[in-house]
This record gives sequence, C-alpha cells and structure tokens, in this order.
Amino acid sequence: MEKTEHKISFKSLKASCQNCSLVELCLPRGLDSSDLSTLDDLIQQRKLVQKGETIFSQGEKSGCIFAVRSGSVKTFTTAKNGEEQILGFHLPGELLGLDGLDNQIHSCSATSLDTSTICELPVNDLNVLCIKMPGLQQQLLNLISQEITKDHTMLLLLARRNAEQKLATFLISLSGRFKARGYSADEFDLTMSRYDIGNYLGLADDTVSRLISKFREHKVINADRKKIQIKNHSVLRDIAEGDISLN
Amino acid sequence: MEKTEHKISFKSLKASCQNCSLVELCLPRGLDSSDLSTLDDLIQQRKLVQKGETIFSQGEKSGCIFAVRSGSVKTFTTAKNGEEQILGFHLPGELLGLDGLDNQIHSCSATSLDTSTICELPVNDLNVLCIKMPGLQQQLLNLISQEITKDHTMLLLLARRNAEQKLATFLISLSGRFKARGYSADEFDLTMSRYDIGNYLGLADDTVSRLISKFREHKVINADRKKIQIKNHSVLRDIAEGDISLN
DNA sequence: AAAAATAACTGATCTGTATCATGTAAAATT
DNA sequence: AATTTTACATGATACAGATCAGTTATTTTT
Repeated sequence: MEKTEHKISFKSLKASCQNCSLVELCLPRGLDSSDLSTLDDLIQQRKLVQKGETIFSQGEKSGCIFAVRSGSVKTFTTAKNGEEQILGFHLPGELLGLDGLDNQIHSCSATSLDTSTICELPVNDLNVLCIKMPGLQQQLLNLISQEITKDHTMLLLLARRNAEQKLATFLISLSGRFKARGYSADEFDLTMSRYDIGNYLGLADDTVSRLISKFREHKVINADRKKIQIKNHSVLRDIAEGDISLN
Repeated sequence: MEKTEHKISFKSLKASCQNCSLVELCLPRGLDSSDLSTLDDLIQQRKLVQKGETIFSQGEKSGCIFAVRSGSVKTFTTAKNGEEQILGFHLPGELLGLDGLDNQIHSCSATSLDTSTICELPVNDLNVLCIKMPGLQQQLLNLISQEITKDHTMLLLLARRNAEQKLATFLISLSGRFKARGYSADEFDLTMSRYDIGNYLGLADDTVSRLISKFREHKVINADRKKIQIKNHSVLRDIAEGDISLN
C-alpha cells in the first residue's frame, strides 16, 4: 500500500507538514505557508508504530490529538464487560482522538493495523494557535464536524441496513478513501481482519466471510484473503442502496 | 414536564442566559457574568416551536447552532430512499446542529417533539467570540467532544446489544438526564412515540411495545402509554449490562 | 357526541443472521 | 522444516426480532 515509504519515513520523522502529500486532507488544509510552518513547530513528533501497537488508550490522559501520516489505524471503545466495539478504521490524513478534546481523557483506544507513522499535536498548544490562526480553527471545526457526520452515517448503517448492505457500503467507502489518497479505487489490501470488519459493522465474522464469498460468486468483487478487487462498482452500489440483493 | 414555564416563556423570549437555569449544562458553563452578557447579545432569538415543527432541515444552509431551552427535540437523517434514522432526542441544555459547523450545511434535521423553546446562535459570530473568550472556546469543544463520545456509545449499543439491553439503556439514560435537569429520575413522560424509540434503537416499534410490557410484567417499570415509572433501577441496570435477561 | 384516524398492544409466523462445528490454508513459533 | 497457532471458509441449526394481522385504546376531526 505504501511501497518504499517506510524506509525513508524513519529518516524523515522530523519532516514537516509542508512536504506532506496529505496537506489537502489533513489539518493544514487551507493554511498559507507561513501558518503551515508555525503549525509544524507544534507537532511534537512523528512516531513510527508497528502493527498491533497502541497509540493511545481509553481512559488515558493524553492532551494530544493525532493524525495518521502513513499506514492504518483502528479506534475502538472497550465496554465494562471487556468487549470491544470498533469505531473506525483510519487512513492517512485522518485525525484521531477528537473525543478527548474536552477533559483530555480519551474515550476510545487506537491501535495500529500496519506499520504506521503518526503525527502528534498537543491540544493546549493547538488551542492557542487556533486563536491566532482562524484558518486553522476553521479546519479543526471542519474535521470535527465531519467526524460527527460520519458517526451519524454509521448509526444509520448499523440500525437500518442488512448484512449485505453493510459490507457493500464498507467496501465502497474504503475504495473512495483510497482513491482520494491517490491509490487505486479498484484494488486494495485490507489491513483489518474479517473479525474486525464484522465487529465494526455489527456482524459475526462468519457472516463477513460468507458475504465476501457471495460477492465473489456473483463477480461483484474478487477477493483473496486481504486482497480485494472491486469488479463491478455499480452493482456494489446497488447492493449498498438495497436496490438489489444477491442470492 | 415544564408546568407553567410555557406561559411565561413567550413573554421572556428575549430573556438572557444569565437567568437561565441551564447555565451549568449548556454553552455558557464556566463563563463569568461579563462574558455571559457578551454571549447573550449574540443569541439572535429564542423561538417557540410547536410539536412537530421543524427547527432545521438536512441540506439546508443555516449558519446557526441551536440550544434547547425547554421541551424536547429529535434529530434525524433522511437516507436517499426517504427512510429516517433518529440520531438523538434532545433535552433542555443540549445543543443541536454541531454537524453543520464546517460548511454550515446541516447534515441532519431537527423537529420538536413538544412545545419547545429554542435558542439560536450564528456560527460566525460564535467563532469570533471564541477567539476573545477562551472559556467559551473550551466549553464549545467540551460539548462537541461529548457529542462524539455519545455517538460512539450509541454505535456500541446498536452493534452489540440485544433488544432488552437497548431499551433498558435508553430508559436509564433518559432517567439520568431528567435528574440532571431537576426532574424526577423515577417518573417521567416520554415525548416520543414507540415508533421513534424503535427507530432510534434499531428495533421495530412492535418490539418496543412488547419489551415495555415485559418490563412491566416483571415490575421493573410501570408504564401507561407515555407515562413511565422506573420501579427498580438496579434490575434495569442489570438488564442494560446484560447481566440478567427477562423471560 | 359520533366517527375517523392514529398509536399502542399482542398473538402467530417467518427469516436473516448468530452460533456451533468442522475443515483448510496461511502465519507464527519452535 | 516441523509444529502450533491463528485466520478464514462454509455447512447445519437455532433463535431473536421482524413482519404480518387483528384488536383495543386514545386522540383528532367532523
């Protein structure tokens, strides 16, 4: 998914937002180069995390928000009884930890699904900077607002859609997000397990497997383990909308 | 639920945050009286809406956020096929329209379940004010952050809980929110229909009716249509947690 | 006050998805 | 390289909750 980028990312861990290709998707969007450089000074560090590593944990006081620079991350809440609910899968340019902006205590956890690079911003400094830079303030609100809208879409998906619609919607969403990041919309690798997908969509992992097989049988997708190829976007959309159902 | 307040609210529509009992729950929390008065000047109007009236509509550009002062409100998204998903029921002191902070286009609709009073704040003015008043900025972020956390809790509820757990959780939540507003935690009136409750919880309205009857048979609650009395909070909690199940 | 419409309740039945069980292939560990 | 572990696949079965249908109570309209 990222080819050789890892090798250089180690060396360029101090690299700035200014040479980051995600500028248009991430927090710096809309800032001029002087403001960008001020923001850059704020970013404590870009850390490299390995697959399975924790970025932050629920209940932990951190005072930071995070941005995915490369790789992929899942966020999840842990209920009292220990069970997990995945809240989202996060691709480069997406922010994590917005739920902790208030008391600075994270209400969810984040772990890496990949070898990922993560940018870290102290909330207090960010607040101060926002006062000086209305453009930054605006973009932060944009991203927060998008987060809320995304969650609302997810509530609709979980409450009102059947298993086929859920999986089709999930694949379409991933495809679009890869495309926005310059990757293929037709072929991509999943970094999460069937179990994770099921957890996220409110389905059993068995059901996810079965559906992937069914989609493959109907030639809507091709799937070999983590490798997914979308063969028919329009049918996939129809499934997601509930206009058709496979048998 | 509000007794005589409606009668006076018409006259006191220009009344300020300063004499509002919701100061501790709402946006003004933590502001000193000088800042409070500045915020007050911003609030365009407090409007009285009747049951079933629309406060704002999905797709509409409004440039305002709203606070419920009295009554109750539901927010919902409308999918392409026209079906609705209720996103939340909002009691006095709760904000609406945070999803439109970015492009100022609402991604959900809000209608009143009651005769309600609604405070309206232009987002642009609010942003300007936030720059001058860090306390306000902080409280806005708090409320947004709480909104995100609330949505995450809801994702868990929809994805992983059975019907009994969903309804028990819903009743406990309402009870706590009434209590925080000075009303009884044991007896309250629902302002939404069984259908609305079901829609919100991802259940059929029939199922909601059946569950209410079952809870009543087991003397966990008393329910006569909209009138709900919680008779056994601890069992209700156990049901919500999935520790027990009624038959 | 009567009639119509709506909301809530409840029984009977059906069905989508969970659960259980077993097999297989890939990864991780030794 | 062999062994263990983990992830995925898939058939059989069970059941929670949806759907359908009919009744009753409440609210709205006439």
